Amino acid sequence: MSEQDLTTLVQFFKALANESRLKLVGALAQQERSVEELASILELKEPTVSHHLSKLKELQLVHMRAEGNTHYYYLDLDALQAMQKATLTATEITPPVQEDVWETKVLHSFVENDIIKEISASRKKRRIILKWLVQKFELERLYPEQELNQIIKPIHSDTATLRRELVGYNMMKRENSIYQRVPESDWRMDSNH
Amino acid sequence: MSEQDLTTLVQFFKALANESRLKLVGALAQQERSVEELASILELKEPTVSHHLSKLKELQLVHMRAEGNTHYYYLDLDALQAMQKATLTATEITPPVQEDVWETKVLHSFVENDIIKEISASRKKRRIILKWLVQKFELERLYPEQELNQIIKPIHSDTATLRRELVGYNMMKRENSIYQRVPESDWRMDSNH
DNA sequence: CGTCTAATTAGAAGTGTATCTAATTAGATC
DNA sequence: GATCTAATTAGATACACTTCTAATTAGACG
Repeated sequence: MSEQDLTTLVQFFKALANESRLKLVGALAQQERSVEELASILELKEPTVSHHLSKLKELQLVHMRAEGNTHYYYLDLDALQAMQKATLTATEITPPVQEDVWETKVLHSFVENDIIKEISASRKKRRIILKWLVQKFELERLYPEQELNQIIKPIHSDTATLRRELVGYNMMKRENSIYQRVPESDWRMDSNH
Repeated sequence: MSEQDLTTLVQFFKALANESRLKLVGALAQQERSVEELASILELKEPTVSHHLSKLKELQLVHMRAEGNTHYYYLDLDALQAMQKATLTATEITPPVQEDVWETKVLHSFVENDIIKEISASRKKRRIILKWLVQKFELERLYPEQELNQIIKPIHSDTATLRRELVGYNMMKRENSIYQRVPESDWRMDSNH
């Protein structure tokens, strides 16, 4: 959903998010009517009705036909139904991209120039940082603790914590002080974290 | 459209008539998300997001699932689509009755106890009053001007004007000072008035 | 049990909206 | 052209809404 579509949708909802305007649409659905007539039906003053009609007209939901002094307003059924269809598809299909705005944002705030500035105390954020960190290791290869530390060290001084957390989040497994990266599919849905 | 339906519809439109809330719906259409995550995506503070979510929750458009401290919100797609269908039928079928609120209102303000208080200067209103007045006469019968006056007199003193107007609006026709009522189908669509 | 995290609630500031009265415009009528 | 009618525009008031910061609640963890 583009920025343009979004504001158009908001405008549409705003136009109908009002009892008086909704009643206007209802009254005009039956037949065209003059401003005076609408004011009488809704029990509002004419300037008020005029104001609401101008809002509906901006969005092309109604049009006006002048006959002498009298202004007859009528509904644009096509425009109305087009907008309604737009609301359907907008919420069904929904924005396609942007998926990982959140992760990107978290990473930017905790990692800079390949250096972890701070290990977030929040589990969800820590998980995102570790997910980034574990990409530094190859999948098939075995890493002795010594080597693991050497890789982590320039990224963050607290190698012990990161080592422990990587294992804790099941992103790496350890056997006799030899570490190996775990495929993402094995920890992705890990609901413990 | 009942009063209840109308306010429900207004509530629904109001709920979506806001950029932030529309974005929330968009973000939740993909998957459930925590408040913190949503705040990050929309670039708003958490209390603000919380506030918007509570509005959506009131209308049952979203629901919440707590997991520890974290509150995951997710969309109620059924509720959403149900509301969208409701908007379609509401504007297509439209209010059935109420048709002549306007005429009734005009009559009430100019006629009281079978007496015309004032002959409106407005053409449209005058037409409504005359439409009411002409019902006092039978269709087949012929009325000499004398008798016509006697019938009109107790309703309004200015018999001359009303007589002239009835003929002018083609609601009665005159021949040699004998008057006869014209069937409504013959003057109903008379666009001169 | 005290501390930390995630969320909500309370309260405040600024903006927007609905409605009204009064003034203005524009068409029709005498 | 003066007057009347229908509508719009201008300006004012009152209320609602969005967003923020600060304070509070409730769950998790050492």
